[in-house]
Amino acid sequence: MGNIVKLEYDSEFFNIKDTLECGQFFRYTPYKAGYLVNSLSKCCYCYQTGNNTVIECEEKDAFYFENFFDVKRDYSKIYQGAINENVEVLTVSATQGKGIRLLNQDPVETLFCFIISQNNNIPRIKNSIEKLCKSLGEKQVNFLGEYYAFPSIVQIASASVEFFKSIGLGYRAEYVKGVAELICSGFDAYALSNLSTSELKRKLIELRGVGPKVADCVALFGYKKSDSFPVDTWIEKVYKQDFLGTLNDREKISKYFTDRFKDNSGYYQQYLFHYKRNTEQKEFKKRK
DNA sequence: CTCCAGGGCCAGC
DNA sequence: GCTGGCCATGGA
Repeated sequence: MGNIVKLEYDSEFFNIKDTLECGQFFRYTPYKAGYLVNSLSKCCYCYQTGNNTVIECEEKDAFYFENFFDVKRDYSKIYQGAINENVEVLTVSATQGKGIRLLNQDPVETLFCFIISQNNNIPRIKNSIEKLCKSLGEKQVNFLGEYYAFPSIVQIASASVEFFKSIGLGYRAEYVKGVAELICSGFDAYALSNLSTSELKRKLIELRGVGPKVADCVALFGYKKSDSFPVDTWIEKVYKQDFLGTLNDREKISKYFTDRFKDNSGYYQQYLFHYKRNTEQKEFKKRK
């Protein structure tokens, strides 16, 4: 095992809890005072202490996680841009979600995770992905202990539809199997990063099981296309309740936001999603 | 029991 | 091009 490094950042624009729990990512588990974070075959330990956010990982993975957590980007500008829009719900969302960062995730891992996400809830999605890794991925060991890598495309493609159903994927099982086989037979998902956002989404939607919303998520979270604005049930609520929008077609709602927020769309979307989902769940708990 | 979750596919207009 | 029904699953 290699040396262990401790990377420290000011937590004002890097809150580890909000960054992990804002729905862009599923492979994290509570650990000690923070979280274990898995991406591809790597694992790190993240926690907050005082005004600092700390990442502990093996030295050879330091560059990977610095990029993963997007540490080079100045989020104060994004935050200020959101405030300057002068929209009340966006101001409140950005203020509460000031520490959210967009993670730089692997495109293929993101693709499978968000195919699984459709018409599903976050706890179930997390659970299914964890089972996928534990049963198909390679076992890894580092200073944090044993864990499992995200399975390779060959490992996914060689599993059966029945297996995917057995880990709770339901009707999404056939989508996962089909996309895995397609990638195995030559569909180069990594080559798509050179495309424009709209061309990328068009290509992704050709995959069976990928519609406009999943394509938006994969474009944003996997291909860093920040001029994407995924519209799910929570964002639709924000649109109707807080932006007083009247459109019903989610693709049109998405276009409404990207026309308005341009290259900051994806960042603002995360502020809004996180805010809406959190406040509704708090309201629900209060009633109990 | 019904309704819902980071929706997509398909048939029928 | 648009709409409604259907698709598994588990928690509330």
